[in-house]
Amino acid sequence: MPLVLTNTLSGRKEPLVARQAGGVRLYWCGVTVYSRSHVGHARALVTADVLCRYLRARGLAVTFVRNFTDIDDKIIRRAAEVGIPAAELAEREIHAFGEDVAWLRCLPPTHEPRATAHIPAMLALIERLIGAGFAYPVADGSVYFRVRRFASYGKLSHRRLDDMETGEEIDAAKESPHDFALWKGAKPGEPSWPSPWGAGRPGWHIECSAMATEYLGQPFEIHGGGSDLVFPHHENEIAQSEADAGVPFADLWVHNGMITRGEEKMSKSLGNILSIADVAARAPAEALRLLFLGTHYRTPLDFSVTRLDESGRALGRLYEALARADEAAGGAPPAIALDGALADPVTGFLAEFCAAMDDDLNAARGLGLVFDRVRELNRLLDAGDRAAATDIRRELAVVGAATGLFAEPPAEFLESVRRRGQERAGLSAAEIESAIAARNDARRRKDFREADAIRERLREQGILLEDGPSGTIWKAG
RNA sequence: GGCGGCGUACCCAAGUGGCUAAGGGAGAGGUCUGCAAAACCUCCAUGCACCGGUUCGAAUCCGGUCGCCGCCUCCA
Repeated sequence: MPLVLTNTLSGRKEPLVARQAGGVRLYWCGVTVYSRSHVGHARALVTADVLCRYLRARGLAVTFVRNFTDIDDKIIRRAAEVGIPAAELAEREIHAFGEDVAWLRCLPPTHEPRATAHIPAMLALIERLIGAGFAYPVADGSVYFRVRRFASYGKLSHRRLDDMETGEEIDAAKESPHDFALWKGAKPGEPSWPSPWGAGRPGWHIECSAMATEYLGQPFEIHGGGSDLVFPHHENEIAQSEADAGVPFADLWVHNGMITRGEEKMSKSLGNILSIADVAARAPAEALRLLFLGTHYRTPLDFSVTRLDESGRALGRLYEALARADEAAGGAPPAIALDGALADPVTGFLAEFCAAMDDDLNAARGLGLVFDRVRELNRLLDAGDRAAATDIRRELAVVGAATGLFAEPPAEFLESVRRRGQERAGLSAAEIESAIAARNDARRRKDFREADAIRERLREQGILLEDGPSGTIWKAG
């Protein structure tokens, strides 16, 4: 059964069909680099990452392009506020983005083009559109797309021009309020590039049309982004690219749902932003990924630190089981090569997992299977069945590779959680160890009152003790 | 006003016509333990916003009502 994805274009689930032998092409809209990325960006990044990972795990080669919008009104405005050139601000934010995306453990795209590095391709596209009557220059050096000339305008967002509300028309130079800028004539002091229509800079949408086509050709298989990009951004990309080439731009349009905070969309204008860096200070990256994966990618997700912490607890349970399995096997975690790891799952758990993921990337259903599998793993470990446990451990590693989960060696993951808890408790490892020694001493003397008091004191500081067959261990609460 | 989506247990959430409505978090009881913790076992929605309808059969399809959200302006 092939993978189906909900195509915004049709509103239905449609099979992914490779147009070329051996692989598919994926373009995902990246970020405008003018401030630190937030949890909403993280969800889009992780959605694309899981899609890309899963496709590769299934044996498809994926050419994955994610762009940087590194010139735009917001960048210019912000740069002016900070008092540095726009290009410098963009550079700085691209670097910060790199840290965030690395923390998220997203696979690097095949290509990560910047708008400002592709101005000639945009100019060429705009010239062709003017030549074909789909665009027109105006007096101030701007060029607009003539929306009414493109008959199927609105097909992605399912709206008709006549039904749309239009805000106040500021730019009287436009023929129609719906026309959008392909090129913006430069105002004094703004960064600009030369063009046949005078100095200016590209409009927002044109970069994706130009870069997607340059790296992927047209048509290509999948174009994605946040659902807030459906209109106007993706609608306009389609208009530009299809008016120019006369063939479809992309086959499948995939959009992830928004992150909300208390039922309201998280956005800068509402001031309810939580940055990726904020989350990183509180939880491991995979806790956030697990939280995302627990809700279908198209559904809005209400983010809260409570839910983040819950996911962190669930993640800890998962890693505990993996660590037990590795310890029982007496070795390092299994090494999994992502490409083709799920190309031919025969039966059982992995086949069920694929069935869930093949159905519009239903990772939430897949996760349910994972938790069931982990319970089985613990059961086998309790029973001392190492061989069967090792098999399951390997399956979980495969699923981990395909979803970006379980990327850390479990022992190291748990150690880092311990270290975090220890720092929070303000105790040194030696202090904890000596408390444990004192408690075990008391236990040997059957002075359980004293032993329990020591344990309780540590618990109040966030350090939990567990007495196991191989002695007493501690972890963070 | 136009378009799209949502309303499932204490919280989150899967589920798109038919076995006992996944899974996670929290909670309760049990096994284990000096006692705990962890792990495991058991329990936790005769019901899926509400009202009608179609059907042998609906959380799932149709109609209506109520509530919530997103897009229509920059937005992942």
